[in-house]
Amino acid sequence: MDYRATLDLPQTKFNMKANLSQKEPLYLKRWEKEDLYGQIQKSCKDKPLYVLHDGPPYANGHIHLGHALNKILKDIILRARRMAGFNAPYIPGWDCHGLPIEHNVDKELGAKKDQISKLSKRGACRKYAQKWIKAQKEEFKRLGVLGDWDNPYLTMNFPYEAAIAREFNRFLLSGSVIRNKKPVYWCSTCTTALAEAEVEYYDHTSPSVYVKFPVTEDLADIDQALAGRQVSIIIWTTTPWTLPANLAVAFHPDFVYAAVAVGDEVWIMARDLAESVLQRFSIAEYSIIATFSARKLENRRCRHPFMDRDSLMVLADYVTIEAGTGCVHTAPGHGADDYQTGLRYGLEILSPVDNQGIYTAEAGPYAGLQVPAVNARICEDMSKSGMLIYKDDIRHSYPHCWRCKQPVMYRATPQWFIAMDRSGIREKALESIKEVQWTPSWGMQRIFSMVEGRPDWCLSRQRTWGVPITVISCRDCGTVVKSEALARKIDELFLQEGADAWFKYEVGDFLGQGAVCQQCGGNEFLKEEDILDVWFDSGVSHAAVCEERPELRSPADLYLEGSDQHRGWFQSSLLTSIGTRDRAPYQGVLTHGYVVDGQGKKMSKSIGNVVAPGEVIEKYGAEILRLWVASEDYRDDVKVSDEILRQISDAYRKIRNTIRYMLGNLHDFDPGKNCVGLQELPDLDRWAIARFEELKEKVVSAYERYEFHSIYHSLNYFCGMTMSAFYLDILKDRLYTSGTDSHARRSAQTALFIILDGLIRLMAPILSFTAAETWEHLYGLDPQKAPLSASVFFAEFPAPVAGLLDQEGEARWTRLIALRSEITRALEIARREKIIGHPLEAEVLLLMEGELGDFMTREWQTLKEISIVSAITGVDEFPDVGLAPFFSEEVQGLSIMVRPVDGGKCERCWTRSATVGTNAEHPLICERCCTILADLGLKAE
RNA sequence: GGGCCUGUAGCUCAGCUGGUUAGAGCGCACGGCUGAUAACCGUGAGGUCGGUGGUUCAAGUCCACCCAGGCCCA
Repeated sequence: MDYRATLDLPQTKFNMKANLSQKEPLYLKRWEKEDLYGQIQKSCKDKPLYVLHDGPPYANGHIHLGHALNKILKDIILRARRMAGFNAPYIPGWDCHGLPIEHNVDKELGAKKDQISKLSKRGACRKYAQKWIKAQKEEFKRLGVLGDWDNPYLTMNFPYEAAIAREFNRFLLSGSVIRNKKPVYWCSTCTTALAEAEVEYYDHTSPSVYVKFPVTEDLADIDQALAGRQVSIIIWTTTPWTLPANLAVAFHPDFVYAAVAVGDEVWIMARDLAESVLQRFSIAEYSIIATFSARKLENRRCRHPFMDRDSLMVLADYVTIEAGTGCVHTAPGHGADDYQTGLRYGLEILSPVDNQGIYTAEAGPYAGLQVPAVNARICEDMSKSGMLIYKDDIRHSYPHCWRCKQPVMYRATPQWFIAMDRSGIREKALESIKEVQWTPSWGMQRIFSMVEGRPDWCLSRQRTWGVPITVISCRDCGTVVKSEALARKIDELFLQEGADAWFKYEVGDFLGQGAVCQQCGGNEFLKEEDILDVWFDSGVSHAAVCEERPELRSPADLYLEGSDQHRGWFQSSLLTSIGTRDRAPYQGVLTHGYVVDGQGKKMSKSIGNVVAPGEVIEKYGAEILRLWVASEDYRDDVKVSDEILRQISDAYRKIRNTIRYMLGNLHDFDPGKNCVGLQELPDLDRWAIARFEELKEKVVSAYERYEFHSIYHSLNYFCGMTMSAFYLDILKDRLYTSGTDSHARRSAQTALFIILDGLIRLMAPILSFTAAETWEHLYGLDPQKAPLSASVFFAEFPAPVAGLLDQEGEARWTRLIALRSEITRALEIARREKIIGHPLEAEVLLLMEGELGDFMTREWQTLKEISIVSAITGVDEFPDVGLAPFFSEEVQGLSIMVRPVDGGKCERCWTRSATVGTNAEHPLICERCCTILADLGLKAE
């Protein structure tokens, strides 16, 4: 007789090989076609709302792994929230305006870029952004990220552009928008401002000059040696043309400065530079008559070498000892550092140069001269007046215009700012930061100190592709028109035609006929030409999206981006919300680290360590990428390498095989008919369900705390250890041999069913594709025809079940498992010695002392079952059969001897038993199997 | 150069307020099974906890400095 046919072996069509890269697209296609996202949202519209507001990626280029990490994290959180009973919509967005796009469009346009109109350029930029949104959308969808992809928010959509202008106008009307000068890179050849990204550095020869700034007051209080001396500060500069704009001299707060006597003069410079500087001047005769800290100089005054005014002595920590004299010429209108220093000391932002590089009247004697050609003239004059000590040439790296390749300058021009302290924005922002839940917690400190120390927010950009700064001012007196009516008009036009309207229409179209200036009565007005910083665009998404979309709300529950956004979007969102609504736009902020390579180095094209998401998906599947995201502790930087991905892939296979095996053993199980009540389950099965309960609790709470890597580990351990290596291995005998409809088998299946059903739900937020596939197999759903509403995505996390195993039961199992692990150790030794092969060939003799013996008297049967051996026998002493016993170190008073068991191998259940051969009808099988066959009504043929 | 953060076995992670021989899974090595089979089971070997110095009876855990790496500034 073929006894194999009387067994219930696992059967399943669930493939061992996942074939993810081929199968994922099929699932995605159906989910999209039947609008899985829409269906889910419909089904949960009455549940409590959870809003994760998407930070918009920039619509330029293909997505990289950083994007994938970010979107997958969001997707995992949202899916987990849905399964925890929430309505969790996802509206993805894109950041569309800005320089990089304009830049690339300029490149594509080539020479044409200067001929076309502003509106055509904007049209081309819009098209360019659209192209990349389309590409990125497909790439995001491929990751399995579920959301309203057909209705994303774009910062260039008309309603969004209108919202940007609306929010700007709120700031304007509230009085926190101010106009100030700030230095920017300026090309006087092209007469245009340049962004950082538009300057290129080349070597350039500049004059290198050392200039005296005479000190008029007596410095005797610093050092008596200076009493009555004629003292000068010696500065060094390579841009003499900025001297007319000099307003200060900066010293390093921590350097020691020296007063050097040269002839009858005293020169001040950094002590450590004095020797080399004087050597350069070819001055051999000098003596240091005093040294002192720069702090003693702060806020004193010296005389400008040729302008009729004083310069302030200030401290600045960017002053270097690498070059110059340690005394830095400071012109707040002509340098980034100088500007910051100027702000700190309340200096004027003086920049007496017009847009063609010609000195204005403010430059005094030099008005009308061209910069930087004027350098020679200035040096000549200073030489005559004795203020120039030394002049030389220097070759150094200097910024040049990317278009005309000419050297550029820093020039202060009027810009629009949001004032941080006028209406208490900074203060209120700092207060609200403390109310937000920051994950990890150090995020609070980080953004707090950034907001605390940041300057006013410069909103203006001298570019084309963006939302205009909607300011109209009087041509005659410059007064800014601030009116609700104007704001409404702008809103109206922008809603209909987008921000292009600003460039399309005349001032009169916005102001209406006959408008006059409230200040001077003038009737001619100017439209601002600059556009807004793109951080303002995305910063108002809480207003443009969360408040506008009916399915969302503001403040959002969570913002989730990389840690660079503490300076970026988290801050711009916070400031725009505080400025107009007096509260933060989010209740929680979660940050993740950056994706780095296997060594922890950042990815860069030049190093060649970049891993593209597409390659990973192609090779392993999006599911592996998702599992990778879950496996890493994203609060730190996230490493990726082939080794790591291989590891994730191995872990996936283990999980998949475990699931597959469970499915295989449930092929004939109908939960409606075959379930065994929890109270009737054998102890082992209750133990297994208790372990699953433990997992459930851990996983559900880890989702709540956004600690996905611990879910990954828990899932691995549960599938690999608890299930595969222990429970499932033990269950084989019961599942295969006890008879299809036996209580023993149905019990095991009940446990398997409960566990598998729950396991699929727990892993679904991460392993979405596999969860969907498994669910179909478990419930016999046709992958193409069964309604999506029956899919795992409409299920929730399994509810907690209590009372499976009391404390005593848990303790009992802990002990049994410890004993089993000692037995397997002994079996392994026996296997090495070729005494046995498979554990079922073994009889295990246990010698136990004291209470342990009593425990065994009660539990030997369970121990035999879980050890998967043919016999366990308690003995008082080991028989003398030439075998060495194993003395346990882990379990006190236990020693174990393993010997081949007596009796033949049952052809059916493979257990060795003395009863094999005793039944005449079935001479090849054991008594237990004979009984089962009889129960099944099977007769030997 | 400054601010914030990170550094535990080959890999991914645990190690709470300092306290016995630093844990897990995977990988690896070796062995078994052939009724989860391009599966499954078992055993084992892997760490001077980035480095140095300090506090302490006692430090992976506290302090200082240094090194490496990341983000944001300059």
